[in-house]
Amino acid sequence: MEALTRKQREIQSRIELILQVGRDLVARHGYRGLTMNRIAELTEYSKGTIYQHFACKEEVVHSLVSKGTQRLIGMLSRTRTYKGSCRLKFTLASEAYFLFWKLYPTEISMLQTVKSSSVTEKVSPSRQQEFQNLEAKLMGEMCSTIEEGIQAGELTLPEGTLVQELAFGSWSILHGALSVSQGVTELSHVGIDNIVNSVRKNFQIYLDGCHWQPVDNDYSRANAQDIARNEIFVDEFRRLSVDSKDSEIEK
Amino acid sequence: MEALTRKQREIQSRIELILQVGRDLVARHGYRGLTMNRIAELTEYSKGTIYQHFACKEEVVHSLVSKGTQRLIGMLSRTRTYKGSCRLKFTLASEAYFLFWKLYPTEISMLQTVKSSSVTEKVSPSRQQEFQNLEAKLMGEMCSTIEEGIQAGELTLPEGTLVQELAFGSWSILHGALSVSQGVTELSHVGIDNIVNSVRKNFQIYLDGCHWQPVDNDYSRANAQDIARNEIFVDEFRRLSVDSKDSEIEK
DNA sequence: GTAATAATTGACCAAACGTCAATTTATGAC
DNA sequence: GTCATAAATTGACGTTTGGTCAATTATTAC
Repeated sequence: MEALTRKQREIQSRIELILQVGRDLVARHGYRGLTMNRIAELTEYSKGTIYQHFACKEEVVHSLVSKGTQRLIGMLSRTRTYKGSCRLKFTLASEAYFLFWKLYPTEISMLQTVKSSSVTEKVSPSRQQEFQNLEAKLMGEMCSTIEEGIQAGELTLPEGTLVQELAFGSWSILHGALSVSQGVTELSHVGIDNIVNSVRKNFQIYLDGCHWQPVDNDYSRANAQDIARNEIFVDEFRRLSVDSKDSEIEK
Repeated sequence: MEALTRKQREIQSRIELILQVGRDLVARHGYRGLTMNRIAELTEYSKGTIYQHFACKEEVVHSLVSKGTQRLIGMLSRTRTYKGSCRLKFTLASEAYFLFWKLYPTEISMLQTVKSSSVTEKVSPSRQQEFQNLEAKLMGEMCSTIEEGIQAGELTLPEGTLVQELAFGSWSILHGALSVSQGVTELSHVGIDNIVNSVRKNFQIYLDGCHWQPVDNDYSRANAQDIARNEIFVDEFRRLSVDSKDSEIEK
């Protein structure tokens, strides 16, 4: 592998710029506010040049979602090195999800969008493949912790069940909330005020159903939140409080 | 309430026709194949008339998804009258989901679409409210069976947890698969061949985690499938096998 | 039968998509 | 440095779809 030429680096940073601008547009004006024309204007490149890199706006959001997923995977993998029971580690992984959800609502909303056929019908198969690989990697992170838990004797795999299936179950519970709430709105219409807390409980119920030791209690859940906040995701939590201060100032 | 005039009935059946044609278009040509122009052509009404009933194509899919959800609710409620343990009833509800999924893949894919911001940003609040009410009703069906189970002493609500939250957990597991698979494609990239069976297992794991008696085993799961097939959803299963025969003939 | 009201139509404009011939810029051989 | 070749960039242009509305047609009430 040679080092990148100046030109190649230029192109790379231009792609970053396009994505940056695209993300901004979605965050400010919603998905419908994202158009190739506007990206061209704001990046100060011509439409043709934008199309050189992305065949359509769907490819732009898709790319943004991939980036977001990579970041989530990074957060997840940081939970794996924590010293403690594997169940605690896995619970920390769920906390990573909740944090990501709060920190990147735009990404969450784009994730929904990317899964809809209006997007999948347009994005190139290779890009979709790339995203599927990321999802597989994410699932792989979860599988690793589950397997470690099995090794440690904290749980046993039910007869005829794969590790992947347990990861999939956990994943489903974590994503259910996103699906119902579209990342922003309330769940009040089904009688639930605090979504994250509900998901937290449901996640533990599922682990209990796996007979994953030690079983859940209020303390262990609060403990996991503390560890996430004070040890693993210190920076992220700082950003979170800074952001909410910002939005207070805006008002 | 007066009976409907001829005109009103005419309008009603026209709306049905529009939805019918819209559904067909999505089923045949995907979401991108659905345009107001084409609906106008195929229904043999002018564009203006179509716009009289639906402000945009997003409203059309939204309406279709509402109809689908109503049908699903109908299927769910039919499981409630079955004589047997409440856990079995609830399991039958999950079977209703699986069946719906197989019978109406188009609706499932549209459900994903409707949840994406490309749609939510355009559909009128009142229509969205209507759909939220349906989701609440669906959740209500699940809540009823859970409550019945609690009454019957099959499970107890964990301290500080609402019935709605358990319904939400179950719902999440059932919808997780839809979210990852977009209703059509395979889950093989995460190492799972038979999605429905995985969800089936995960659903039972969750119920086990609720300590819902009697606990799961292979027999009870197979039993629930039999009951669904041979007693509750006889007609639906017939349609299912007819459909698959059709598609064999096509090939 | 007629006046008032409602429904229907399709021509029309705007917005965004996506293309491509022409032009500019970069590369490399000498 | 120069020139030929290749690559990148541009924005005008054609197309599609969305959405509107004045004019026309049908319906209703009296």
